[in-house]
Amino acid sequence: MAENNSGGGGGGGGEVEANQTIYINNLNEKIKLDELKKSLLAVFSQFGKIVEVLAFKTLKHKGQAWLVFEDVSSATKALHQMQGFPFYDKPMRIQYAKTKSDVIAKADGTFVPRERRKRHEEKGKKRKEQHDASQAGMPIPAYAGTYGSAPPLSQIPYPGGVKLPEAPAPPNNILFVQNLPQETTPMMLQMLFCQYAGFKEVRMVEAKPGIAFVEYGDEMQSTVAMQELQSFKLTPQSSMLITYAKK
DNA sequence: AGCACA
Repeated sequence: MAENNSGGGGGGGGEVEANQTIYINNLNEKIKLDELKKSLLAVFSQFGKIVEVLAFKTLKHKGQAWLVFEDVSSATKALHQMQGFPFYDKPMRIQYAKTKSDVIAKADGTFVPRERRKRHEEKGKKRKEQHDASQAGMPIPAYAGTYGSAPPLSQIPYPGGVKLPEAPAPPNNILFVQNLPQETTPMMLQMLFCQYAGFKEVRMVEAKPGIAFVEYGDEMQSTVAMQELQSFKLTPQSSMLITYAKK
């Protein structure tokens, strides 16, 4: 049952052979790497086990990510099903990665460390000696298991229109806390937030249960508190969402 | 646009 992509109509060129790793570009470059990777993981783990998510912020690699699946079939499903998927307001462009990921090669035993990777190498050189990789030092037993089977995020809606937390608000010394359980009191929040330097006060809005504002002396301080307490669970079933308050 | 493995 080998599936043939029968060319079909048009499309660009540059098709690459199937790979366990998909290469995604046209990603929103404003999203912080950590969040981006978590969101990718959350959105893509429906297609199968993900071994690794890689993304870099260097100029040459912004807006791109590599997603390593355990199986090629998962990668293929993901590639087709998520092609063009709106992600942080931009349609994802997905291809197979051009080369095998290191984590896979390591599990294969075909990993060969790229020693000849200097900054600027002679660019006339062709490297054709990729014929064999029988031994690459010691064989590595299995995947390092970068991610367990359970993705940390479980608040991702579904394909068709994503609304991921998009960090729209610029830094602010006041934090906006959402998704608090009904029984939250200002005192509870104060105990949590006063641990961090610059804490000033907690304000809850009685008309709207579930939210609070927490003020710090400056943006640096509020940022630290936000990072430390992001997704903190006051109860097992609800984790708080912290963003900067709008100005 | 841009295919890496910090």
